[in-house]
Amino acid sequence: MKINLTTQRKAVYDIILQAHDHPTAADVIERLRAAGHNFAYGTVYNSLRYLTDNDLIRELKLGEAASRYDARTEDHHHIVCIKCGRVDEVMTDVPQQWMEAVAEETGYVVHEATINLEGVCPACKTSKP
Amino acid sequence: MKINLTTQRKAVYDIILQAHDHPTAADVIERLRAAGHNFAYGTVYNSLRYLTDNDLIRELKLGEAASRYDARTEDHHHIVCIKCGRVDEVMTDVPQQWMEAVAEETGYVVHEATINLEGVCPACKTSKP
DNA sequence: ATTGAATTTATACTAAATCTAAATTCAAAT
DNA sequence: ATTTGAATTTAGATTTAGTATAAATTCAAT
Ligand SMILES: [Mn+2]
Ligand SMILES: [Mn+2]
Ligand SMILES: [Zn+2]
Ligand SMILES: [Zn+2]
Repeated sequence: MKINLTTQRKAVYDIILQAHDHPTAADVIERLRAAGHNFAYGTVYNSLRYLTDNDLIRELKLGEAASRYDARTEDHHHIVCIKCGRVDEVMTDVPQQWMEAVAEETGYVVHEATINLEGVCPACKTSKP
Repeated sequence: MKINLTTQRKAVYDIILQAHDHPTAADVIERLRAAGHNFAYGTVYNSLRYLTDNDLIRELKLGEAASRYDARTEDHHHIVCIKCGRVDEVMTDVPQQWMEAVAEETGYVVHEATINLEGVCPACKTSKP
């Protein structure tokens, strides 16, 4: 079906497109308010789901309480700073050979691998305790 | 501090030790009931947290709603069958070289990588649609 | 036996997200 | 232009997973 970008969906999409910090639904609502929009709570969730289902954005589950959203739909992974909570992109892809080893080990047909890393970001490395 | 395995904590631990399916807290409560125990809801959660904090078990966040628990504390990963929901172990470790490439790319000090795979398990591969 | 810290219990509460039913929007058909 | 109906939005209730609280209890050390 053709994609129907209503005012609300477009506004939500724009927030995600402009963000570079993988915002949560709560972040999105906050930024919509700041931009003068005041959509119903559920509409924002519906929009995020709609955009996700239509592959315009991606939903990230990084093991935190709330999902985050990402306008980059290419295959990539994420690393979270354990000091400041910052989330960065990991474009380096896992070796195909490793995926094959997993298929071999488990007997599964492997569809995809979601990789969430943890570490200390450059800024936090050089900051006082 | 010395580990204090109360009756409740021991019973919860035993359930996890005997399970090979990475049960959720709800699964644990169900199995405790079946074993004749009827602990307070919160006690099971407290016990799971206590056991996790003391490295007797591991908490898994596989991107599903509820956490799962695992008696295998060695470093390993998981693969979920998209047909039946089964969760299996992935012992094949990701190449150290890849971790180094990620550190290089992101500038992070990388502490750990959590890898959740998805695919179709051997049983579901050969079953009717 | 007495004390007190740790634990368990029952219950209330929270956070994230979904569901529901009424109100609205909006394009197509008359 | 008006009617129709499907899609969408809205406000609010509901669900799920888990945490917080405060009273009751357990239990080891005095
Ligand atoms: Mn990203
Ligand atoms: Mn495991
Ligand atoms: Zn940081
Ligand atoms: Zn399966």
